[in-house]
Amino acid sequence: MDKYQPKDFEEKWYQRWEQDKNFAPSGDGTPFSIAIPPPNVTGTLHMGHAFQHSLVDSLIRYRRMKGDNTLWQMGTDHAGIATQLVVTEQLAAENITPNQLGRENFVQKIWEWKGKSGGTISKQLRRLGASLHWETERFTLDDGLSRAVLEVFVRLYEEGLIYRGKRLVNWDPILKTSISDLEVVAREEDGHLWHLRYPLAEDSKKFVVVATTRPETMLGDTAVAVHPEDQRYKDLVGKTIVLPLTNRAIPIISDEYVDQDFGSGCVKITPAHDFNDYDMGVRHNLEVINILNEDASINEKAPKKYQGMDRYEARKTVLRDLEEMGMIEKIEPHMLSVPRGERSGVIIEPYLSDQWFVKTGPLAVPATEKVKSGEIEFIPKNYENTFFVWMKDIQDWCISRQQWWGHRIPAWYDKEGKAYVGRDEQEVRVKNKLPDDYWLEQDEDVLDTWFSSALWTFSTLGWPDRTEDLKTFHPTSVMVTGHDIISFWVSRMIMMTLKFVGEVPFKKVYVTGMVTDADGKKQSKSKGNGLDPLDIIEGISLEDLIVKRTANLLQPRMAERVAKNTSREFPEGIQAFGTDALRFTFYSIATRSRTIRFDMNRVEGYQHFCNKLWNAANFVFINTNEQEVGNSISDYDVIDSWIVSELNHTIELVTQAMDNYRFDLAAKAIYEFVWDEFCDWYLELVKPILNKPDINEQVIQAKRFTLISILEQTLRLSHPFLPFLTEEIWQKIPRKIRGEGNTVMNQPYPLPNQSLINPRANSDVTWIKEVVTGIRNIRGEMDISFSIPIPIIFSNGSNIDKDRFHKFQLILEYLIKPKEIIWAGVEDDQPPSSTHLVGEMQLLVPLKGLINKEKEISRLNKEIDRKTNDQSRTEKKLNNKNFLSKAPKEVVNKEHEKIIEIKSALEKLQEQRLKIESL
RNA sequence: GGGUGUUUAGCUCAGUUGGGAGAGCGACGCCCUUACAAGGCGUAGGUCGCAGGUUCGACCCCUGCAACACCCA
Repeated sequence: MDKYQPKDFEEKWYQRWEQDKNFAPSGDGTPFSIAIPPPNVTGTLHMGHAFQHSLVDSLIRYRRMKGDNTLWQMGTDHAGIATQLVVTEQLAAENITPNQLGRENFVQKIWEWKGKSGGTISKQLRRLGASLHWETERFTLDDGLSRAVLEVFVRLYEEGLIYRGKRLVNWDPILKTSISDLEVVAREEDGHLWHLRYPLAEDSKKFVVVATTRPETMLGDTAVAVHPEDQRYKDLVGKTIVLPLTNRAIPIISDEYVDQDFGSGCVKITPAHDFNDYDMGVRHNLEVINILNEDASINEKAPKKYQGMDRYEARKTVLRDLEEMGMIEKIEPHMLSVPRGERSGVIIEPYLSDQWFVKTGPLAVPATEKVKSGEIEFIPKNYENTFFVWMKDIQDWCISRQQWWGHRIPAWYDKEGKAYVGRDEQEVRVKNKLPDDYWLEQDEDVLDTWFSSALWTFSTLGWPDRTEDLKTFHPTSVMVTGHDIISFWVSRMIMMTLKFVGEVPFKKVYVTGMVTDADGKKQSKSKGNGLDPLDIIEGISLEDLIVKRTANLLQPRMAERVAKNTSREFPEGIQAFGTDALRFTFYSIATRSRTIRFDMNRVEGYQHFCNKLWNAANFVFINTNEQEVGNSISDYDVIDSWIVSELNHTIELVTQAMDNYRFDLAAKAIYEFVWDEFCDWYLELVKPILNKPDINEQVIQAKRFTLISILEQTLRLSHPFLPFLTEEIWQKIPRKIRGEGNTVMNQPYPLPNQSLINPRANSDVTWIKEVVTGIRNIRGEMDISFSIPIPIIFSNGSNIDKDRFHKFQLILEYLIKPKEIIWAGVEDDQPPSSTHLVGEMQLLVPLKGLINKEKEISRLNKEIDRKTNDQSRTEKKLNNKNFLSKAPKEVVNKEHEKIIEIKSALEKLQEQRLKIESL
């Protein structure tokens, strides 16, 4: 075989699998299904996606090989705001605005854009090896899913669970739409706290001081509030204030919400422009004055002077005017949490507007119940708390967006503004007995993308029709997703699915950690610290990487720093590691931890692992191709039984790990078996036998059979994690061994066989390992090259030691390279030697001509120190009466045995030291 | 301010019912031993964040504190 070059075969195998329709459900076996969390159709894969999808693919491949009827449902969502924003920007480059095009033409443009860029994510998923069922791929805006959305909207409306109302929402003044909490990012920023004087109506020389971070909102103030128990202001409650600049009379009210210690303890209340103030306004029946236009400029409700000003220009003007009136008490620097739109980066305003809402309270109760009862289980379990906390304080869900790209709200208004909801205009007219010439106009807004995503597990399977797929694959088996969208997506899926299908959307929720950069920071395009998984698979130069990372920065002036950081982190760019190495890295880092720092060194390590497996296979083929390979295990010797035993133990570990979603433990078990046992020991143990010219043909054939069959099983065991590498190698295994199948991905997954686990073989091989390691230790510390044969004395060996030696003589001579071997009793006088203990037996390498006296003494001292420490710790325990009486018998016995062993070893070591010192 | 986590070797992290602290990478030394130098062999390195408590025994359980991270106000 040539060198390990993943790019030579990875894409080839994926194409073959897809052509052969290997990703489709088999139709037999227990159904096992997973719905992909729909990526944005025009987006690209980031590290979090690649991580999640790698985990899912291993689950799917594992279950498929186990014989389950597996479906990994592919689909994408339309990502309303993000996509519309991209196309708007493109048009802006041609100096065209969406309004100039009109709704229909603009949406047409977006469809064109989807056609152009929509394939990127699919290509990336294929490159990752994701065994998705492409043939039933869905899109949130396709006909089927749109029908589901319509159906759900209408039914919820008819039940009173969807309503329209004027409410405060998060308003993006650039995109001019409401956005969800998820799309708002709050960050600490520097600002000021302005202390303003509000004069009392009864005496304009008296005033109260209110503190605010957004002074321009004072134009919409309708009250001042103090805490009911605040002694300072007790007498003021109920009095009236004349609001400066507007000269509006507003009351002083008391409310427990007020924080007495913040600012002056008096708060200005602006119900139309602050969420807390809004609630207070409702409690106290305050007037709600909206002073902003859609673009956050000041509207006609404010004094003429400020009308039309941008909010920040208005802030400056308001402050200047108040200053002139002597109404500013003081100004302090102040850190405050500033909400910005995730997409536009602009500061979000709480804004009063007509929106559609889902009444979530009644839906939340059964959803919570299903998690409490265990019908839905979160992994790790503690994320259930996150879910419960969210569900307990759940707010009604604003589902309307002032956009064009999405599911248009199925509501029609008449001239009086009365809304009629139905599946289409015709149904609305019939249902409401409206004549054909009665004027109706459809709502301009579209639904939040999450609304359609909430229906994902069942709408993709054909709902509202009761399809076979729906019956077979719903509820889905597990949902794999990040913790950041438990509230926004997972909980909404649970609510909607229970409501409309009457069952849970999934039985388990596996919550992955969040992949961060090397500094533990969340990766994002706008911060320029993201990685494209494809760049790790195929490699990228530093120059290209910098170009990529600086292309989508939120603040272009960060470009220099991003370039610097990138050069520091990837001075040589990123080399091509291949998909398997990247995937294996993902499994290894899928621990229960919440944040996962992505470390390129580990990818390199696992690339080396792929290379190791590749070369081991190469060794196996060199020794089995065109040669008689046995076909039975009857000629197995202890060495073969041992590796079979190890493999079965590994199969057990991997199976257990996969059933518990411990991908890291599965990867670790495979890594250790392949490298530490199969390559480091088994292959070395069989080499002398394979190379011996006069060996019995039966024996050598048994070895060949073991080699190839262990390799073949290891490939099947590893396939879910290393799909490409295992396929490439597996195809080279003779059909006589691997059977008639065309691909490893449809072969049966190895089953652990308890009867093949062999403790006796294990103890024999452990003995070999100890002898070999002992000699290696002496060689290593004494700087004796392996190329120099050395005399070795086995002293004080038991009959078992002797039997083992004779049984494994060929192997031992190959691995310890002795010049001669002498067996001696302990009473025999031995030449001064370097020593290693194997149980009661001593391995001796005579010093003469090879070994430095001082070095050997220091080596002995180290060993004696270690043993002495062990001894004192053990003796301390055994001298403790409480330990002897209270600890379990097995533990006490173990300590007793240990002390005997330590003492005997110490005796021998000290004897040796005396002997060497006297030279 | 509330909530949830994290803190173990130079770095990144395991440590599953409390019973002799582990891996990978990095460092150091030796070796082109016929699958692999993307390799082999060996070595060094840790009062397990701090302070108490429970226990015969604590990285693990309890309490408090500190630092950091994320989520929610």
